[in-house]
Amino acid sequence: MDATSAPSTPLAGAGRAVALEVLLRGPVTRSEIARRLSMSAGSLTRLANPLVDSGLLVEVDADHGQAGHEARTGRRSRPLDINAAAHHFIGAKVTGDDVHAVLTTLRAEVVGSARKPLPGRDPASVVATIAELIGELTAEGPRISRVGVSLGGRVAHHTTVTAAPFLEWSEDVPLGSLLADALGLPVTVDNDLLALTRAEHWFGTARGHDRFAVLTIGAGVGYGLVMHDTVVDSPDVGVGLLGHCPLDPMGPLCPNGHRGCATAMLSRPSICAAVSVGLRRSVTYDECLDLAAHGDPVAAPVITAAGRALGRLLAAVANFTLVQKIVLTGEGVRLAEVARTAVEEAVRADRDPSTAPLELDVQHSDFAYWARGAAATAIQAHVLEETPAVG
Amino acid sequence: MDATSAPSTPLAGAGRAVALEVLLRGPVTRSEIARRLSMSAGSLTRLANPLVDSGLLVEVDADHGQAGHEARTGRRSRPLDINAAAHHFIGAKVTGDDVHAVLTTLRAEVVGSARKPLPGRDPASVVATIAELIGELTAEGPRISRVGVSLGGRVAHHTTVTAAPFLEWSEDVPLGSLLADALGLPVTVDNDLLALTRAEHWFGTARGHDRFAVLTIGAGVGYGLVMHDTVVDSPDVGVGLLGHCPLDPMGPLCPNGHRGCATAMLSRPSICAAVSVGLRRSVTYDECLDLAAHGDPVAAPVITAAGRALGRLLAAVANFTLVQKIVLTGEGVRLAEVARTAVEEAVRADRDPSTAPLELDVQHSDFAYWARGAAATAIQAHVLEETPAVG
DNA sequence: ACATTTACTTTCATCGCGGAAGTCTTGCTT
DNA sequence: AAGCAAGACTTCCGCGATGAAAGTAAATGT
Repeated sequence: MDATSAPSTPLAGAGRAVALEVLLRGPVTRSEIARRLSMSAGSLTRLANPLVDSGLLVEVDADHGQAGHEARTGRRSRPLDINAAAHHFIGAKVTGDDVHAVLTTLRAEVVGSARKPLPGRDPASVVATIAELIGELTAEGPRISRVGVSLGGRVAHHTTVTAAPFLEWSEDVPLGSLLADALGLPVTVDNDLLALTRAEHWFGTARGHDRFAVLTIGAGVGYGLVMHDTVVDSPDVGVGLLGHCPLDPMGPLCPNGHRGCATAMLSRPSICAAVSVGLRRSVTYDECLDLAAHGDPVAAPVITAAGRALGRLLAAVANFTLVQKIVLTGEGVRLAEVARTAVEEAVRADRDPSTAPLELDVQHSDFAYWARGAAATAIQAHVLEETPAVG
Repeated sequence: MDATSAPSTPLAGAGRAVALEVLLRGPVTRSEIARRLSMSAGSLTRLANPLVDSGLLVEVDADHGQAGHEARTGRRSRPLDINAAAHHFIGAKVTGDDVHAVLTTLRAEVVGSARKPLPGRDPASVVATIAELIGELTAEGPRISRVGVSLGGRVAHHTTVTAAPFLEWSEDVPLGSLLADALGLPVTVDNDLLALTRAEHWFGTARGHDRFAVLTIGAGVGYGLVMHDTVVDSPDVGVGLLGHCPLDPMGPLCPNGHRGCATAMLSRPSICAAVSVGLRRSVTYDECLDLAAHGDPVAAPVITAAGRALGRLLAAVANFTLVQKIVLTGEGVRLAEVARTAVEEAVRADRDPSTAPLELDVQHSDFAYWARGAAATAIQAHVLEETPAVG
């Protein structure tokens, strides 16, 4: 079986729907796909078998592990699964100082990762650094189907960076085209939070939910939204919309002068500053959390107030967007664990008691997690073939 | 032309898409529809002409009013429009005291309205009252295609009322089936705010927007959301989600003890109470607004604070949901006009300056407006034919 | 008058779909 | 062990929707 051969047909219409169903809902039998897509069994044979022949899908052994409804008679089904190794993708997350990159399969499983500092913040340095990282990751590796790049800022048409404060780019940069030309590969560029949201949507714990939000806490507060199984994209994404949402009228000021806003209450710098001032010495974020966990008289109230603010923010997200679930992540996510009771209490206080309980999922994040988001954007572009960037 | 004859085919697939396009985007030429639905001109002839023959669509004279791109040569187009009189609908809004009903066309134009007090709050009284109103409205009128009913509370499957505080129904009431049996007509029941949102979506100023919110202020604060051209429906709709959203840490208390929440700041009773207490006499809502407009030292600060709170709420809706537009309506909507500058200032303060300006549309509402929402629900059910209730 | 342009209609080959019947494989019954 | 029922999948075939291309209609400009 030649796993690396791409399907000759560019995966149109119903065939793409079948492939997507398999990619997103794990191994599925043909009959189950037919049921879900409301198609006849005959059509499913016609659509699925070419995909198997092309190497994109593979037949796996019937899943005996799932006991329970195993008391069935009749011929065994041959579930289909994605041949994740059929395609590989690069995801690269660009920050103000460096680039983190991962190599993933079609199912966004990370099979390699690397990091490189940026020699400069100009577009040429970014392009060169990404190219070097890809060189490292694909040294003896497989062919890359598409490259995804994510960064904090605004991106138009998945190609052009129209705002990137961390990189101090003052004018539009056609990063997608620049990279595509340099690499000879199709490239998709996206806002980092949208990319993370896409990854959670297709490959994360929110898989299968058609309405959920992603909230990140770290250097700032980030926010992504999926409604009706579609990521909400708007030119306003990428400008820290929730960053200055007021959460605590008694809270500290943020650099913009908002009292008790999300940034002032939840960002790592703000929390470190508040605790450092009280202790008359400089402390790290993790120290703050550790001190609070042990009942430090300075850190504990800061962290509890932050937890309450987080709960209020989570409740507001749920109240305003009617989502069933929120994925909480980012470098500062440990706050949700240390201040768990405060968070939960605040959510309860701000939610109507007759609403469905809010499902909260805390995801620990590292650099590979963010880079994987960029890879997910590339995977989506590849599968949906909307040609979001220059090939 | 027999306008009342229903199409024999139940409007499936592509034919329905064409009819919807004409219903929602006003008069459109065949070629324009073909472009929008990405279909060939030939298919359009095949699909549209049976609809014209059936009386659902009519050819109208080319719209010479739209100058500007009138310098065109070639054969004149014959735009298609919905024959709004081809079907009629009843919309009924049930409150704790009475029922308001309207008779509308297929385009939700109100052609008759009536009101009747409820003799009691039991289901039988509601059913009987609606039936009487329909009798009045259709005395010499046309056949009704479907009845829409809306009320404050929760409704499951567009049929069963699972919570209705104003009617004091403690257990589930299959209002849809009860009415359908009594009337011999298909019935759709829905939450009043969802119904209003649907009306704005298809027939209101938000037509064509694929993302917007509806906010109502009156006895309480109501909220509806459309994302990706679909009304967001959730079991939690109907439980005044935004009613207790905190807006002003210095504000008064609401009956539930929340300081400065949306209800405390914006509801008509709260505003009347605040002004009445200050003036040592009982004043109506409109009096409050009039006094504030003339600089009354008691009413003006209350109304200004309310305006600021409203602005903050509007900004939060836009920040959390990324909507481009908000329709503001309800019996208390005059607040937005009297306190306009306070509203605008507060919106500006809570929105990132780099976001797109928030489009705000203030809609005056009366009882017919709410009942029209119920009719819109019936129209949608009729056109989409999802059989949401027992026929 | 005649070309030109646009709007719509007609015709026709194609293709994807669903339904019916067939094959394959399993478990259960007798 | 043979027969049977049941489910998963395949094969086959007719229908119907579709788009391409050619044809007709109605307007403008020269």
